[in-house]
Amino acid sequence: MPELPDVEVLKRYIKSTSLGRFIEGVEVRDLRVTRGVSARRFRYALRGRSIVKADRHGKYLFAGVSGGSWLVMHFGMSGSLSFYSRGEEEPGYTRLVLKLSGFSALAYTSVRRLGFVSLVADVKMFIDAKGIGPDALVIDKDTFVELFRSRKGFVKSALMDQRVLAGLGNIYSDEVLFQSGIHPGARIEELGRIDLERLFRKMKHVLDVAIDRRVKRFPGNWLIQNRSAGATCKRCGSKIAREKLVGRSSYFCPRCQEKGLGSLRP
DNA sequence: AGTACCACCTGACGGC
DNA sequence: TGCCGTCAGGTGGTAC
Repeated sequence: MPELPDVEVLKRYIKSTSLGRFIEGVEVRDLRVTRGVSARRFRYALRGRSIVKADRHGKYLFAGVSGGSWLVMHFGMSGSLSFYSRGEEEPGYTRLVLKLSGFSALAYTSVRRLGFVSLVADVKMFIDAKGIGPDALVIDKDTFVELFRSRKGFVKSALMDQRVLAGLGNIYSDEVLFQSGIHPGARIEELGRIDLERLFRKMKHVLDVAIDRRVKRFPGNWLIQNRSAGATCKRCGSKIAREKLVGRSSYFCPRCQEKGLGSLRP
């Protein structure tokens, strides 16, 4: 479940469980997930050091160790982290384990192996090299509007494009569009400044609340609570629709998110 | 530049 | 029960 709010929660999870802990060992269970980087290299970079900081940019999570290098993690569609006592059973689908002081461990788990774990020397350099845009939680209104005005095409496409804006995926893009009253098939060219500013505000609101609620127990009138075709829209009672767009399923309310409504929305 | 489609992976679920 | 198609919150490459 890894979009920005989920990764932010994982960052806080690392901070509350693993910060300050000494790395006693590293076990690589799956070389595909480390993209071929050997267990030996992970050990060389991490063993004997402590986890001293955690950072996030978009959907990427970074754990900084003493001495300066960083463990970078991307969670794909099914990745997560699990902190546990080494006396307990290891979590399922564990791909990499950091054995930490206090007889504890932090596992990177992933069912589908679509994410990866690697080592980087510098967070900013990594983000720049990847061409990742500004973090959705950090970006300011003017920059947001500017970026969107310089693009054409589907609004949803821009929301999900990590080079434009880092952090939103399929679920949260749908949620932001739903709360903005904008059809997922709407084009940026159709939107005015007012619409883009509303989109920005709703995006911030959705992300803030999602992080605050710790990903679960979302407000009942959110799309995310009943995001399936044929479900009932909690705002107007219409049926939620599903359409393929940008290669992904978009869920939306055809009535709350009428096509081409533009700035008529509050 | 923007879009569609495929590939990479595994698991859950519904229909037959 | 087993098999098959479809779908699932990720990115990256290709072809138009």
